[in-house]
Amino acid sequence: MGDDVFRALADPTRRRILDELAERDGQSLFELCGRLATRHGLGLSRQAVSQHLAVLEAADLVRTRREGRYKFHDLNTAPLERILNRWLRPDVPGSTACGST
Amino acid sequence: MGDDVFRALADPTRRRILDELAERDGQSLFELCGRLATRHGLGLSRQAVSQHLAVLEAADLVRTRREGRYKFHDLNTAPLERILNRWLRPDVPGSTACGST
DNA sequence: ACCATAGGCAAGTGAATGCTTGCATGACAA
DNA sequence: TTGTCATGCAAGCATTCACTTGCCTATGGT
Repeated sequence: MGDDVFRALADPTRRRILDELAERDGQSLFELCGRLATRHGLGLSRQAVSQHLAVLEAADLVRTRREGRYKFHDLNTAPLERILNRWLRPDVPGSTACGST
Repeated sequence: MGDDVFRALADPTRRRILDELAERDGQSLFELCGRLATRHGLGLSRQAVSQHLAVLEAADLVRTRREGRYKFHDLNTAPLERILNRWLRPDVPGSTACGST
C-alpha cells in the first residue's frame, strides 16, 4: 500500500491538480480543465485531466461525489500524512504499518 | 525545485534504498546491493543500484562522501520536510517557497 | 609493476506512461 | 423525444524509464 500514492505524485500535472483542489474543494472536471489552463498555462485535453484524476482517485488522494451529471472532486490528505512518517519520523506509533511498500 | 524529489520517490526500489539508508547511514554501493538482495529479495545489478543512487543524489535525498576508493551514501531528509507542507500545512511560513513546482 | 576491487560512462532494449482521437453513456432542458 | 452538456471507455502513438551489457578509470594490496 502507498505504492499508488508515490506514482500519483510523480507527475507535475497531477501535483498542480492537487494544488487546485487544496485551494478550492469540490471542482468538476471542466472546472479543473479551465483553471489549469488559465492559472497554470496548461493546455490539456479533457481526457488528459480525466485520466490524471483517475490516477489520483486510485491513490485515494482525491475523493469524488456524483450529483446529477456532475462529478465533484475533493482532496484527501490522509495518504500523504501516512507516507511522511516513513523516513522523517520512523518511531511514531503506526508508521510501521506502511514500512514494506 | 522539488520536481526531482517526486520523480525520485516514484520508484519502489529507490524507496527501499532510502529505507536502507534510514536504518544505516554511510553504506557503499556494494553494501546496498547486498542488503537489497538479502533483505528485500531484489536481484539488481550493480549499475541498476548505481543509477538509482544517482537519481536520489540529483534530488538531494542522498548525500555522498568519498573515502579512498569507497563512496559512502547518507540519507538527507531535508527535501522531504520541505515537500510535506505543500498540501498538509499550506499556511506554515516558508511553505509557499515550493508552491510552483 | 601487477592484479583485484570499487565505481563510472554510454549505448541499447522492453515496458510503462502521458496524451490524443473517436465513440459511447447518462443526465438535464426544450 | 430530440439535442446538448458532463463524463466514461478504449485503442493508438510518442516519450520516458528502468535495466542490461560492455568498456573504462582509479584506488589499494601484494
